[in-house]
Amino acid sequence: MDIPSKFEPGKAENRWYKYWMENGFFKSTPDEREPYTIVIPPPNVTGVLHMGHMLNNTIQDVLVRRARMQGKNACWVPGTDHASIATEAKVVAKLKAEGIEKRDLKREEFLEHAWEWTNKHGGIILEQLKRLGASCDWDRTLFTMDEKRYDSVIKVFVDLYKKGLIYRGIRMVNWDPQAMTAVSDEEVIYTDEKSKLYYVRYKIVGEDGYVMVATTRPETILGDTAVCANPDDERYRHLKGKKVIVPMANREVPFIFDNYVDPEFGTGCLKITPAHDINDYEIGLRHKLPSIDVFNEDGTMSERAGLFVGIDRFKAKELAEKELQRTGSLVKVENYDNKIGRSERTNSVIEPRLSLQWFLKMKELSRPALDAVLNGDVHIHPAKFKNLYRHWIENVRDWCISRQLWWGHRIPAWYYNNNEFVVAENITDALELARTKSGNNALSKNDLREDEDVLDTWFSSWLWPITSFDGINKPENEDIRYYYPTNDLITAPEILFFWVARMIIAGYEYRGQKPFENVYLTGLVRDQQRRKMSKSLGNSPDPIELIEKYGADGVRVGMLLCSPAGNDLLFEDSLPEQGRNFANKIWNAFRLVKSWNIDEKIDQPDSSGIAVRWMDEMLKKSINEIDVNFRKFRISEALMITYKLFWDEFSGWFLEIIKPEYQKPVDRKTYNSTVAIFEKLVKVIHPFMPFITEEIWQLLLERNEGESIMVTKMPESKRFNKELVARFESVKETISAIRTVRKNKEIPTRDKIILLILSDKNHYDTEFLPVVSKLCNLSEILFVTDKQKGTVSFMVRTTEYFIPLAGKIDIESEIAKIQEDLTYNRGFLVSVMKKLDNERFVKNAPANVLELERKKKSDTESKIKSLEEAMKSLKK
RNA sequence: GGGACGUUAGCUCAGUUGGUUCAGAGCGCUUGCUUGACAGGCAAGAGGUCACUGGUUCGAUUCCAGUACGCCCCA
Repeated sequence: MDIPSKFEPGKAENRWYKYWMENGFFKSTPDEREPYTIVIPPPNVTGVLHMGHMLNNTIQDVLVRRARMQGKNACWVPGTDHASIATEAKVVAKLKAEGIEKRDLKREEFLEHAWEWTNKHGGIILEQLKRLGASCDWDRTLFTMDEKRYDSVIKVFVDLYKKGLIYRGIRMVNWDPQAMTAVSDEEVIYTDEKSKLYYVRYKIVGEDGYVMVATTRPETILGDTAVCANPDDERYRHLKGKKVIVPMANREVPFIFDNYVDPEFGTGCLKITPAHDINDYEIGLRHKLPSIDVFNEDGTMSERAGLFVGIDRFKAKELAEKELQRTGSLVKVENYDNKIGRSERTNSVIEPRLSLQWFLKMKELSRPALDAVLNGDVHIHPAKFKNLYRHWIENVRDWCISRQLWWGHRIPAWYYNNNEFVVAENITDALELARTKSGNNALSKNDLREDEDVLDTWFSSWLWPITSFDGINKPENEDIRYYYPTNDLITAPEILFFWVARMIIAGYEYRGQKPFENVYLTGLVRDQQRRKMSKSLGNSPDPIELIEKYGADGVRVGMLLCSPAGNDLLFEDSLPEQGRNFANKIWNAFRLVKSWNIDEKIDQPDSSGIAVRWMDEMLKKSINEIDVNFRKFRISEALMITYKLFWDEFSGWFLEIIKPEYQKPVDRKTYNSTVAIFEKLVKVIHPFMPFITEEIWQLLLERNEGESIMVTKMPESKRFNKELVARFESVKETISAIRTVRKNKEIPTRDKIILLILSDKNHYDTEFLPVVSKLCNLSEILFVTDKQKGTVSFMVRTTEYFIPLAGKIDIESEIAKIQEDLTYNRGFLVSVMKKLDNERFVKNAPANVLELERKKKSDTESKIKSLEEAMKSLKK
């Protein structure tokens, strides 16, 4: 058989993925089996595959493939998210490049462009996921704005409104002046930025004096409606009841007192601009101050500012500085670091702005979601995120769900008369409602005006586990009843609140049940400098190129190996390289086994028989450990155990033991056992490395068309023979020790040597000696009763061994080695004796600990004794 | 400013209710190997005051308190 010495992933990947698709292995329909369900965190339609997706979807695929092989009805639902702000921004930019302004388009025209964009780019990520081997049920592919999902969102909005949980209100929102929309608290990113603190004096009315305030935003002075100090601040007490004059605006405003003001900050005196600062807004409410909004929605100064009208807010700040200076109001300017909030989507500076928005009351809605996590109905992995989750829900604020955009689910509210409105699923229902409500039956559809805004994208994705099975429109349909609640959700910690918490909330509200059993939060993929990978930094490798370079299996392993849950993954090329090397190792083990000829007539050597017995136990042991780790979502651990099982135990030990001499045949019994073991191993590896395992599984034995490793049964965990594994471990130690001697004494592997064992044959575990003999190329094994001269000696556990080495002994170095051993063991004995001589230890320590210490004592004593004897005989 | 999490080998991380020679793994590093599966490999090694300081205990990487540093969330 002619098999290349290096595994070539490219062809195998395409071939097998196609084969799996053709045979419908990814498909799932409800049946009598236990379901295993994952809904994909829907990637944005605007995006392309990045490393975060690679990690995330590799984990999902591992879990799904494993569940499928465990006999569950596995269903992984793929889909994409319409990402209203991001997508709209991209479409606007694209149109602009073509010379088209959004404001020149009608809503319908713009949406056509947006759909065109979506249809063109929307599927890219999903297609790329196929390269990774993702076993999604592609027939179920969803989009947050397809018909069923759209209708579901509208239904939910109407329902929540009817329940009194959605309201419209003027609130201070985070305004993105570039996107010209409100964004939620979660979409604002605060960072320290350099800015300036302006000290400005306000004339006191009816007095000669001034008060001085410190502000970072002189341009908002035009919107000031009060100046405020702390009531306990003696410096300003005398101003009670006075008024001051706002510079530039020359408006008289009251001087007020409020506990909010920190006397330590700045001058201890604060200007109050209720329209442009959340704290000022609240103070304004308390003191019934008017609000003057000095900005337009695009961030330019408004008519109400009276000055700098139409000028951008940053330019206006400069102009305000000059104007204040000119009028002598500006006292000084200091450099100052403060937190600036920027829009996650457009990066423009967020402007706190009063506006009329739709809100969802969160307090009572989120109650079950808090309980679910606290009482363990929903498990978060790693558990350290539980506290964070609790903190968020306990302090949850109403959710601003409207966005001033076109791309998204349109808010189903219709206005009539002046500002009265109704909320309904469609205009027909709305009309009926409006007629009833107004008592005006003459109202027609033309009198209704639909709300212009759309809903926050998360307002559709929070329903994702339900709408994936159409559970809002048809709450009793077969799919939702079978697949819901889903099992595991795999996502990044950064969207714990955006998405995960809200899905749990929606789950209880609309299904009365959690949406998933487990939440697994992956780490963030970072580069070697711990920087988050991003397109703008250009520090993210192209996942498809990586797959082409290292193979999908290699990349999957690379991503998983170093990504314990919740920890950041510092990505570098050596990771997929390690994965590729592992694939190659598997491949070469396969080549070796396939290269053997089988001789039906020869008997199985003792060493091979032992190896098979041991490997069987080792396999069971590892499978147990892998199961435990999967249950705890320690996937990188599970992979590491698998990796070592194949590389160290199977390739390093097992194959080396059973390997026939060059060009000699193998016996039938050993060969069959080896193939059986190999088959189990590739099954265990399959969820991690689907392609190479399929390739090998297909070649290992004769297979029929339509068969696949991915639908075979995963070996189950069983009890294993601990004692046998432990005995073999001791054999390994002996072999290693002999190899060390060979290396130190420069005895070529080819030269046969004799092993002498200082022990009574009847008390020594001789059963596994054929393995030692084979791996160490021994000509003979003899039991002796005395120290042997002209040999090199070594100890394994409590037994002493000798290898005759005429002429190769360096007495001095032997003595030095023994001396070192002696020193260590004597020291160790002292530490053991310290414990045993301590009455309180003997009295308090548990029996097993005490017994162990005593065993340590006797073992060490006998070791010291034999070392001392060895020393004596050398010195003679 | 409020809160959460963390600090173990050069790097990334394990370490399960305090007790085996418990200080571990992978990668990296060092030294040998043209060993007929694999140099993308094999073998043998080196490497850590478990951040620091106290406390509880017969016994602390593990429990408690404080300090330093890091990171994240919220304001």
